[in-house]
Amino acid sequence: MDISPSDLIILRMLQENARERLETIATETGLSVATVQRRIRNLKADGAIMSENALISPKAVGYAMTFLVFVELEHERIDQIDAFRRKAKAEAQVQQCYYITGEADFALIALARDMEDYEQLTHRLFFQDSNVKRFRTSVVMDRTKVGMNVPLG
Amino acid sequence: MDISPSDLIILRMLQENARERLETIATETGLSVATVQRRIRNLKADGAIMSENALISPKAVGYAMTFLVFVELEHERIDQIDAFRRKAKAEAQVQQCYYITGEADFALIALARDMEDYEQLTHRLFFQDSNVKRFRTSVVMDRTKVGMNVPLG
DNA sequence: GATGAAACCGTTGACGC
DNA sequence: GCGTCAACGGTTTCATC
Repeated sequence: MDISPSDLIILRMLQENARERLETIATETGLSVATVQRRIRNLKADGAIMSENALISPKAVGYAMTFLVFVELEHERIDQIDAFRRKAKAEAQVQQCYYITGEADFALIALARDMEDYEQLTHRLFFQDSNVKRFRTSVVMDRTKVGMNVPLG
Repeated sequence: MDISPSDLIILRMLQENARERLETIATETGLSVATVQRRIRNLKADGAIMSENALISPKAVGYAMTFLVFVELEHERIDQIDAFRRKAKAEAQVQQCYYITGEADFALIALARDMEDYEQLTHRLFFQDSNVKRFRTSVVMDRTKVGMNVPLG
């Protein structure tokens, strides 16, 4: 998969705004509208553009709190790791799940309506799971930077 | 700002796919296409829909590595915290920045092309900054769950 | 395989109810 | 609040190079 300089411009513009007009992109890249469209189709087919999503404000729908949680498993065995991975993935309130090196095995970004809601989440994810040795919670006071943006050009 | 059950359906569908057809949403919600369109406009105006973005594969553009970094500042003073916040925000390779409670002050999700690239980032962000007392890096082995999805109904 | 033109489909905004 | 319609942008197809 090779990405040309004009592809980078296309990706940058669509990352910023998925509804960017093709004509604007064409002007910016010096390509024709038809070519821009084909490039976008190819970038999607190649998996460079994975999806196009609306970014929803958690607060607007009642998720006022964000947590960063570190999880240590009892045994670092593939089956245990996979089992926890699946569980975290299935939980809607777990926004992101990272399998990491270092003291902890996993880091999670989780959303909750309030503290009680978070406590219930910890019961589902950690207390009811004998694989989980311990977990530590950091409350997120401010999400200074959000999104999944990738540096492009 | 009140969110009706049909608004939740709209948000859920657009979060999944920003290009979901209005007609499909109308069928799913039992609303007319025109109403769906108005709801979406209102949800954007209210800030419930913050933006629509293409999700780019970091690997496709050469960012093969992800890091989770904890940063401790020398003094937990507002001006120092704000200064670091701004710096992290301005750095394209910092995908997310969280101001958190607990041992560390900040947690960052950062992208790098390779280890050398990451090392350079640490120089820009941490070593050149006398505000930064220390930082710890976890390498992300697997991004099990990505995105900024919010639980919706 | 890449390009441009044209027909088709979906979205947007204005108008009227 | 609701639907209708015209204008606009996006998508597909096709002819051409």
